[in-house]
Amino acid sequence: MTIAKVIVDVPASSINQTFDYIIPERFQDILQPGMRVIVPFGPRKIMGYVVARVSESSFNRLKEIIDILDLTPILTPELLDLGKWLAEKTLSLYITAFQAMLPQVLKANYKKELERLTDAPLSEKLEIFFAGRDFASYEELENGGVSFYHVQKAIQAGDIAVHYLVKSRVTKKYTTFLKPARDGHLLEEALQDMSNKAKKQQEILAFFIEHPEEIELNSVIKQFETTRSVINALLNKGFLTLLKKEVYRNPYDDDQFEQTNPLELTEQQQAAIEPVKQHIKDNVHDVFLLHGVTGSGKTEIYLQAIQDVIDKGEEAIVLVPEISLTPQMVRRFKGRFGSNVAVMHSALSHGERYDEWRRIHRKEVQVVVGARSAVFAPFENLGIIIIDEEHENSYKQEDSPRYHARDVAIQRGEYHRCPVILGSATPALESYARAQKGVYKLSTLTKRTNEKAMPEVNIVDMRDELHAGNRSMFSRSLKDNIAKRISRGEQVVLLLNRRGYSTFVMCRECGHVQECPHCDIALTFHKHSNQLKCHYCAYEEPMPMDCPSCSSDLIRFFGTGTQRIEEALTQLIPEARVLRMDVDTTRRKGAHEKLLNQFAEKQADILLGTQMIAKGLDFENVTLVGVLTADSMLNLPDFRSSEKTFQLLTQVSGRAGRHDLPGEVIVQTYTPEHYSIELAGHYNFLQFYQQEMQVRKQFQYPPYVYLALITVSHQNHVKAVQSTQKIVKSLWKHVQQDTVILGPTPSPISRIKDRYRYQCMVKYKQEPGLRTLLSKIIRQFDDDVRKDDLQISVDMQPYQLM
DNA sequence: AGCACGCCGACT
DNA sequence: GTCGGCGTGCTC
Repeated sequence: MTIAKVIVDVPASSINQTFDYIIPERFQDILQPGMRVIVPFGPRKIMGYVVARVSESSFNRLKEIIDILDLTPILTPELLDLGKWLAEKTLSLYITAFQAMLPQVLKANYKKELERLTDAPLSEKLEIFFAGRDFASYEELENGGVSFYHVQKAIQAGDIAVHYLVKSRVTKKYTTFLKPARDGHLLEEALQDMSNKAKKQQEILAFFIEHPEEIELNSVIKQFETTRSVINALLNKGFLTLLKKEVYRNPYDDDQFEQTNPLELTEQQQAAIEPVKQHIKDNVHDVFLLHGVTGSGKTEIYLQAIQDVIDKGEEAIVLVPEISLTPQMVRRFKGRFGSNVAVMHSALSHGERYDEWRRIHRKEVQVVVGARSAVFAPFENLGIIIIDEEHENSYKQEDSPRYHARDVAIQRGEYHRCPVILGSATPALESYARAQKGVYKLSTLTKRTNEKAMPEVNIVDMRDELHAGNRSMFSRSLKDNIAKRISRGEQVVLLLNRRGYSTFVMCRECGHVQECPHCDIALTFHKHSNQLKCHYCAYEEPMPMDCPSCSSDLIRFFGTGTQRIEEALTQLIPEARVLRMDVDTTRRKGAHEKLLNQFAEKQADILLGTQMIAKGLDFENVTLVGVLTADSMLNLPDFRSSEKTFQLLTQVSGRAGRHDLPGEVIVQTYTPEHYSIELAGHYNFLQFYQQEMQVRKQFQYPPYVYLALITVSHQNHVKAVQSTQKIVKSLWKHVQQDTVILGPTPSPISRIKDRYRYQCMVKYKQEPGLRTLLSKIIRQFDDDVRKDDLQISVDMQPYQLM
């Protein structure tokens, strides 16, 4: 076993295979599959993942591994297999799959360096460039005015050499600790001899005689209300010493979470958890779909199931949509399991995320709560995987590898023979259909734990408002109700469903809409900077004073942003204190939590926000939830638009009246008769499911068929169409009779960053060879991809059809 | 992807 | 002869 099979860090389809390397003698005993290594690759050095050790290679001129980057494997055998599976399943590269399973900081950084090898004079420019140094970084060449040709010559002459460096991005955090420098009895003596004036020094020394262990310097200073000078005195006298120790960045102060105990389960909860507990006990895999209305106590079921897993000495993964959005969720898990929980989500810094990952890797925790990528947590004895709000779109990764966390979770659940729980008040249609077929086990929680009824939903037809002469964003009923609640000291949540809406700029005179010159999409108006920005590229321009097309000064922005609603709201109800929550106000780290805390402390009457306020928030004083534009999503070119509308409305309704005060929901819409709105108003999931399934059947959409979406882009319009056409034709030749291929059609956003985008959709029921076929077809475009900058992407489970 | 190598054409 | 711009093929 002296040869290693390595997946190298080169994201190109022609390199998507293992490369063999000799394991040098000095690494024989330490190198294991799953470790990162540095290997020579052509003239350079690059990082790679060892996937296996073998004793023979069909290749006869093997190079040696240069170095090992990890002390222990960072990918377990299971994760190595999972990466392979993932890449093949999603038609992505092995290296991309592996990188997606690990924290960012484990990716390699490449640098080039020039070394001067001779004392003999170099060319004039190179002398200036080196300026007496022996080493210089390669990037400096650009500004140094040295031509690459000169460098080349000098290299060939042996005067200078290029070094390829593989650098780690890992940064570790160190903290200074204090500890006694001598034995206890020596310190005792020193204490006796110490001047009586040095009170602080005495105190501290006495403390260390009692507690001879290492303590953080800062905490000593704080505890004794002293300064560094006192410590320095003790250091100089040689009684204490400093040492630097690596510490984890802990994004959460574990002491701040109040310990909670298991709650008594209701009969329904008991019935739901029983089979799960049995599966945990017997090591049996199954997928449980836990369909429970808001407030039915799904989280308590998760917590108690996890307790069983912990007691058994196994580990648990809990996925939540975007955890920064649900600090309350973190609190519940940390409250129950304390520091046995690692938290992984996008709001953490790279360093924090790496530290949390290492706590998992070193088995210092048994539970991880995190967003999508936490499904790859390097546990080796998984006892359960839970996906909360399983219908959420954020479980689907929208760039390569385009995977759905649900599929990965099930794959891992099968491997570990452990249950997977999918929980939701509004399950994805696909999931519910599988539960109906018996593929998943269905548990239903119909009752709320507090026995309270769901808040009443009133649907307001905004067309009536228009007829009555009310042209504002607020119906009379919503306005009156807000005022009423505020006067009673209660709070209101307002949701602006902005998807599909944006603040674009249009000329009232000629109808001209200002668009991005590089993308086929209207620019969005940003008030604070008075700029028009493109959401798909970096383009921005100042808001024009008059219409670029007809020079009229009647150019205005249209659409409704939260800022405008806020203004309208303060005009309408001047006494209302409004808290606005959107991408603009939550961009800063921790801003999200701060806003929610302000609202919880009743520093505001109204919380106004986009989708992000719909999830998992729980404020006892909120008695009214208003949805300003319920139907704004319905007209999007997306077969899931009804489902998404239903889910959003149901979810946001659950925010009202969760405690003692009865709640009410007001939904404003122009299409009150649409079944997704009407049925959400009655909390009737089952009927929605049945009705939507009929629609899906009629138009042949999932779950009746599977989809694959191929997107082709190129600077040249014709090239993009023709390439897509070729793909479509090749597909036709080989697919089953009942498979449908749509396209080429322009993507919903037909141009991004000056590239034209065309797509082709495959709808199929049974197509076992589709992945192989697709990769074969794409390989035929390898030349165009490399030389002509053609881009082809395949999504085997498209969620966003853009 | 990134790099070397080799061919070609322009410039002094 | 000197220098820079591509196109091509290879990477264990």
